[in-house]
Amino acid sequence: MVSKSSQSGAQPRVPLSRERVLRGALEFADAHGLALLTMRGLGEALGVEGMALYKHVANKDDLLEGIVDLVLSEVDLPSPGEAWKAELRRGALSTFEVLMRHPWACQLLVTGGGGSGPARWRQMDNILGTLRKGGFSVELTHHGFHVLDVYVKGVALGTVSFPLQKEDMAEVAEKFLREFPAADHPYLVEHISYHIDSGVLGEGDFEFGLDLLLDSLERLRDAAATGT
Amino acid sequence: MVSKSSQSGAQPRVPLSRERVLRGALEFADAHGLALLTMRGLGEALGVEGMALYKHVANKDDLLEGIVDLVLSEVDLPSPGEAWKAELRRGALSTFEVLMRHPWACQLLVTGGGGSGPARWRQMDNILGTLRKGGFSVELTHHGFHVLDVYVKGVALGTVSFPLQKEDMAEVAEKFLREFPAADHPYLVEHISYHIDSGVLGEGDFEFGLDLLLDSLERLRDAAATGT
DNA sequence: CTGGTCGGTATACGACGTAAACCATAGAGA
DNA sequence: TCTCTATGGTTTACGTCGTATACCGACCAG
Repeated sequence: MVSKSSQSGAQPRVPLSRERVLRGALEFADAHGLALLTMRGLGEALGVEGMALYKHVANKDDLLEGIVDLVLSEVDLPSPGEAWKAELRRGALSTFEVLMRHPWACQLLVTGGGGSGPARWRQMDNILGTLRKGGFSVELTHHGFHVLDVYVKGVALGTVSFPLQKEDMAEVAEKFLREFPAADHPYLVEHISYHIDSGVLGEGDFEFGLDLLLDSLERLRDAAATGT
Repeated sequence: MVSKSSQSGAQPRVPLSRERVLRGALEFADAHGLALLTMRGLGEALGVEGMALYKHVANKDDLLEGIVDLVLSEVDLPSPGEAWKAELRRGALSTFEVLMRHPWACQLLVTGGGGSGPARWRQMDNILGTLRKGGFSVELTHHGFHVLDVYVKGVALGTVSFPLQKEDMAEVAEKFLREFPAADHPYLVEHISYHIDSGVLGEGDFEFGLDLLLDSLERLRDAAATGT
C-alpha cells in the first residue's frame, strides 16, 4: 500500500515543462509524422489534456520552432581552423544525416524561415567561422555560406519529399513511363530509366554536389588570393 | 430591358471550369497569399459557393498541384543545342524569376514532391536534353540536373521565406544584434553586419552560385571527355 | 488558517476540408 | 411539346483543428 505519500507512485507526477513538451513533440513527430502532430494528440501522448501545453508553449508555431531547433542541435558542427574543407564537409554530411533521421524537420526548416533558435545560430557561426579561418574574405564567406546552406537543405528536402521509396520505385516508374507521353519526353525517359537501373536516389548524389561546391569555393578562394 | 434571353447580362453566366478555377486560384494566391486561399474563399472570389469547386477539382491538393503546374508553365525553357551553358542559365534565371513572382509557389513546389504535371515534365525534359546535347554523359547529366534543380528551388525558397524585406532589414538586424548573445557569435555578427552594409539579400547571390555550378559542371564534362 | 500563484481541465468558438443530399436548368428523345 | 436525365451549383452537416476563456485543485508564504 504505497500511495498518498507523494513518491514511489510510478507515473502520476513529473509535472511537465517546456523541455518535456518539446522533447515529446519531437518523439511524436518521429513516430507518427508531422501531419498527426496535433495539440490534442501530443497532449494525449504526454498524458495530459492538450490545452495544458499552452502553459509551456506560446502556440503551435512556437512549439514547431522549438523542435526544429532541437533537431538542429543534434548536428555535428564544423570547427574553425586549418582544415576548413574537411570540416565543412563533415558538418554538411552531419546536417544531412540528421535531417534524414527527422524527415519532417526539412519541411519545417524550409517553411519557417530556416530556423532561428540558439542551435541554428551556433551552426551558422561555426560554418561562417570555418570559412573565415580558412582564408575566405567576408564576401566570399557570405556567398559560400549561402550556397552551401541552400544546397544541403535543398537536397534534404528533395530527398524527403520524393514520393517513392527505393523498393517500389522501379515498378512505379515503369508504370509511369507507360502512362505519360513518353515520346515527347525522350530525355526524361532516359533520366528515369537511369534511376531505375542505378536504383540510386540521392545517396551519393548529395556528396557529389557537395564536393562540387567545396572544390569550386576553394578555387575561388585561391583565385582571390593570387589575383587582386 | 435586356434579360432572360441568355446573353448581354454581364456576370450571371460563364459557367466555371477546371481552367477557370485554377486560374482564379492562382490569382487569389498572388493577391492574398497561400494561407488565405481556402475553398470557401476562392469560391466567393469566383462568385460561387465553395462546394461548387469540387465539381471541377478533386480536392484541395488537386487544386494546389494544378496551380503549381500553372506557375511552372510560365518559365522560359532552355532549348537543347550547342549553347548549353547559356541556355541552362537562362532557364534557371527564368525559373527563379517566376518563383519570385509567385512566392507562395515555392512552398508548394517543395512540400508537394516538386511538382509533377505536364509543365514540370516539359521543363525536366528540356533541361536534361540541354545537358545531353551539350555533351554530358547520362550520369553527369543526372547529377548536374539534380544539383541545378535543388539549387534553384533552394535559393528561391530561402529568399521567399526570409522574414525581412530590404527596407526594415537594417533596423531589425540591429535590434537583433543587441538582443542575442553577440559575443558568442562573432562570425554571425560579421555576417549580419555585411548584410546590413551591402543591403544585398540574394539578388546577385543567386547568379553567383548558379555560375559556380555551371562552371563546375563544365569542368567535369571536359575532364570526362579527355580522361577515361 | 488564508490567499495567491501555478499547472492542468472543461467548455466553447470559429475556420477549415469535404461528404451527402438536394435542386435548377438545359438540352435530347419520344 | 412534354418528359428524362445529366450537369453544375447550393445547403446542410460532420469531424478536426488551433486556441480564448473560465474554472479548479494543490501548493506555499504570510
